[in-house]
Amino acid sequence: MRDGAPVLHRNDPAREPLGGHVKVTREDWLNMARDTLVRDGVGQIKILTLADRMGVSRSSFYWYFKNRDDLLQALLDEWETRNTASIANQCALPASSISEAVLNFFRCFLDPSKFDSGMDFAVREWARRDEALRRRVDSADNVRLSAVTDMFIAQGFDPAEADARARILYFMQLGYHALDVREPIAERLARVGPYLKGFSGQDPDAEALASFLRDVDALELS
Amino acid sequence: MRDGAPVLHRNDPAREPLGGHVKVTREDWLNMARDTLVRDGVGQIKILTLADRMGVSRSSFYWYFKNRDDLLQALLDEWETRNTASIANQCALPASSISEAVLNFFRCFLDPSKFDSGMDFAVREWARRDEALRRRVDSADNVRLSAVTDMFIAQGFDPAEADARARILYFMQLGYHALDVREPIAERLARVGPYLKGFSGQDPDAEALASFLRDVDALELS
DNA sequence: CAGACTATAGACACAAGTGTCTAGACAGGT
DNA sequence: ACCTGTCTAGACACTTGTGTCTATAGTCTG
Repeated sequence: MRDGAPVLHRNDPAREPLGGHVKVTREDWLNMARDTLVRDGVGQIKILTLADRMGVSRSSFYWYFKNRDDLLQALLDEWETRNTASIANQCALPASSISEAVLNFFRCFLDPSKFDSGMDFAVREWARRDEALRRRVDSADNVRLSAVTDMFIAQGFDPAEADARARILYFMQLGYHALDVREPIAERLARVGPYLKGFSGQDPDAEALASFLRDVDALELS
Repeated sequence: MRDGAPVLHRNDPAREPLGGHVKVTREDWLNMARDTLVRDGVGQIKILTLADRMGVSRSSFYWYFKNRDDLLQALLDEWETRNTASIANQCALPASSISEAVLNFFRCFLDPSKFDSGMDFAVREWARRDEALRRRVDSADNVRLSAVTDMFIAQGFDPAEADARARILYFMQLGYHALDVREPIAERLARVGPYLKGFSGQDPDAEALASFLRDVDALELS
């Protein structure tokens, strides 16, 4: 999705063509704004700039949105109903070993359609300057941590250990994205085994690991 | 330090009084800017705003700095020579167990004079939009990760395991700060034992843990 | 084909920010 | 007492952004 310019409604031939006098849709404004949010932060979401990039006048914006804040709220609502659900789903998948469970968790972060880390961190950055949003982010984190903790408990860990291991796993994973770590794929994959041992305290389940690596290969090809 | 308004030169009685016609110093501008950077991000460092907050005219700024960018570079130079060194130092301290070593690492993040996490993340956020800065941040991370890896190696871990455990520890710790996790002190301290086990794969060294908790208590009182 | 309705353009007023230039206030040395 | 160098204030020109208002171009409907 975010591999270049954001997709405008009028640029997508799969969509019904824009009828009448219409140049852009409300969705186009949202796409453009989301893109800017991730790349440059909330502060850089300027109606003027978005309009220029779409080749349309600023006035058009005020047809679809009440004002700038109205647009920002729309972006947040979208975020809130997305990333968290994916993590909870992946953690709830059946798994025959803790390795397989942790790898299911990892799969979230491999697939941009499941978890959009750019968006997640853009929202967190925004939340640093907005106390109300901050509370929404906190509650999302709590939901996610509970899901990960339950995943460890389902694999037979006692609650106190599950709690600590869930936090290590979740914070490490998000720390990784927060720092925007860029390492070669091969290097990264070589670490999966040792990570599994670190996270679970047990030797990795070779079969689950092999299956995971196959999935990664498949994703690389696409 | 950053527990309220930043200290202006003229507000600090320990400093020699400002002679002549002088109202603020270059250092005052830097303090005010650093404070804004941490609280609101680079984008919010406005000469106009800083001047207003100090009760001085904008023109004064151009006496001390060539332009806005000159100020920003000064802030970065300061950051670069600070946070990283502390982590390296703490990791190099002698330790009689892996627990003690990991706890030494933790001590960095307890003491704002050793590691200023607000500044660290403000700089990272900035780096997301500045490729040159991004490279400076990456190399800082590499230096820090090496220090943590060496710490595990010094405690007898083999290099591959040390590498994975160092990354889990470092990314988890920074993820924790990146997410700006706020949990009650008691709750947090109760997790130190389980964390130690998770990070090291060994039961925690009770004596080292007790000593760590005493240090925390002492810090709380001050 | 005359409205009506929708979406856009362009002009206006306003606010907040940068950087430059000129004048002047203040202490210190001579 | 008078320059001199240092720092600050205020005015000016420019840029970029918001939000509002009016006009108008295009479609669709009766």
